Amino acid sequence: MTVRHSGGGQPERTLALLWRNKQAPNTQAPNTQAPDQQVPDQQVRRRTAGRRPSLDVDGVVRTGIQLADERGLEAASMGGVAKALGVGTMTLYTYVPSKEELLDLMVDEVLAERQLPGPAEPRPAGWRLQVELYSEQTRAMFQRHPWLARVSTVRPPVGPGMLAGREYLLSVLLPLGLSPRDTNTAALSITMYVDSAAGLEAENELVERATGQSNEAWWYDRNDLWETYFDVERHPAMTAIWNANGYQDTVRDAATDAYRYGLDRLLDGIQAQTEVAPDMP
Amino acid sequence: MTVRHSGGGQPERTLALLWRNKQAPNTQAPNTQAPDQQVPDQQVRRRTAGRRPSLDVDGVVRTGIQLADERGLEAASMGGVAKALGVGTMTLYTYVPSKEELLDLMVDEVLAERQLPGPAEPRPAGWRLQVELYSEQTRAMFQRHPWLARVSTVRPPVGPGMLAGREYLLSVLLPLGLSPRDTNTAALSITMYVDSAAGLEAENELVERATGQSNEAWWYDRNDLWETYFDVERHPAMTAIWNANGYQDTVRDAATDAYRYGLDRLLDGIQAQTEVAPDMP
DNA sequence: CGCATTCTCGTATACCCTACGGAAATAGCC
DNA sequence: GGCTATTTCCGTAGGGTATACGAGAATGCG
Repeated sequence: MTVRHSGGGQPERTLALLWRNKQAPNTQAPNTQAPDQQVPDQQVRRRTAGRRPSLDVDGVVRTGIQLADERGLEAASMGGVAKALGVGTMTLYTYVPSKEELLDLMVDEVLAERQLPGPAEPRPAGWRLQVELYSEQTRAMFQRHPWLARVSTVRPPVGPGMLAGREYLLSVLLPLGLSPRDTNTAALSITMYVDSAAGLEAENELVERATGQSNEAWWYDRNDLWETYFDVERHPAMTAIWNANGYQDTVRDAATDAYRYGLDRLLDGIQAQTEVAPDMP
Repeated sequence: MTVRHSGGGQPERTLALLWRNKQAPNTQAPNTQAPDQQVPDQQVRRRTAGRRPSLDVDGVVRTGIQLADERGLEAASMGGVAKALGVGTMTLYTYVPSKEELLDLMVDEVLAERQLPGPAEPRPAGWRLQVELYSEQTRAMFQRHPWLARVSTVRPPVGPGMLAGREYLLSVLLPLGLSPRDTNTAALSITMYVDSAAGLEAENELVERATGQSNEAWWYDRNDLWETYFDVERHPAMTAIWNANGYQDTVRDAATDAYRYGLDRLLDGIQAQTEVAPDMP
């Protein structure tokens, strides 16, 4: 499932774009006297001479997201975004180094949409509910932007959105008293589970939308499988579950159930590693 | 990231291809007298008149897999496979209805490579070891064929390989005594976890291969993140883990640890739902 | 006004999949 | 030995993708 990867091109430029309007204080504090020279060539461009830009990065990124939301990731091609903005394709390259970077920007933007409390902000009581919050926000994000499921998560955009998610989850698990190493590992396994389960749900949506065919209709079309090819002798467990009515009615129900069940069991397992009661911080 | 999906085209033809040489007995048994008429037009083609084929489906599928293994999924294009076989691109369409179907065939072929014991065959003692076997076989499969990580798993190819995997996992969980519904749900959550964790490892490999850059080098290139953009105040938990040396040395180590840790915790959680001891069948 | 600077974008290249339709090869029959 | 039905082979053409290159247009300052 998936697409190209964060450019080896110019990491500094990519970082500057990802953090474009949310500079950390430590860069601003040291030399507020000379604001022009601080990030010399990429962040705050000298507005002296030259043709005025007709777009800005935020607009390009938002258009990409909107197009992908409405008509799929393929619609968010360079040509597609340019047409939606009423400019020539090559004009986009003034604002964004390449397709890859645009995608990174789109991803970090929607990652940042999740409403996760920061360090000193109020949050639900109990670490499990706090993980649930992460899970729900992430699921909602995937539902709003199902194309995310098609974007690889290794080498993610290292922007504010991704960092906020990682920070939140670590801050939730830190009080559990696991070793630092285990805390990090547990956080990774939760992210992995939540992201891929939510991604699967999104992908279902995506495929139904793209093919115009419900999952149920798809299975119905494959009825021959059971009538012609399926061998009961070779598949006794499947047959037993089938006969005991163990299969959900719809693929979506099955996926949702598996999501909740698996997350609950994963958290059960993590909890058993700690001495903390489930409703303690 | 990911790719297209199982064709709404002709499900019967796709099924016949997926099951091409492993027909279930119930189709053969009823009318062995008239072997020609049995699957009239697709499976065993009448070899009467007409030009002799220069290829066969297995060869096409194996070439696709080999190309994808060696040079990435993009190399397994219709043109690429045809060139590797020394025929014109359009010739492939005699053997395979479309790119989608070829991919389905490739996927089911490698799914079937996993060595998972069938119904009456010997297997490890204890359900956790049996799940481990599934996990290890699946991981090895992803390592042999990292391109799998780029193929969507919703609407999978309903061939012998996929069914064998589902059957095995269900047969492992069935003796735990969960409700049929929960047994199925637990199996789905395990598949989901294992597939996506193994997929992530594979994708790491894939990206390192495609970019020629190790993950460590990639992070090194982004050192500016920490020096220029990262705000310690906003990210106390990350900072704490960092200071406590909680981050693994390499991205790969972190992924592998998270894989094992998460799977163990998930199985802990499932086990707690049952009354069966871990080393009982 | 001149001119450095910056943004705009047409063209060209090199891929991808596949609909179409004609050419080539084969088996059986007369 | 041809004739014909059948099957395989595959060139071409059309519609998509990203982006390197370089010419042209707009702007602000001296």
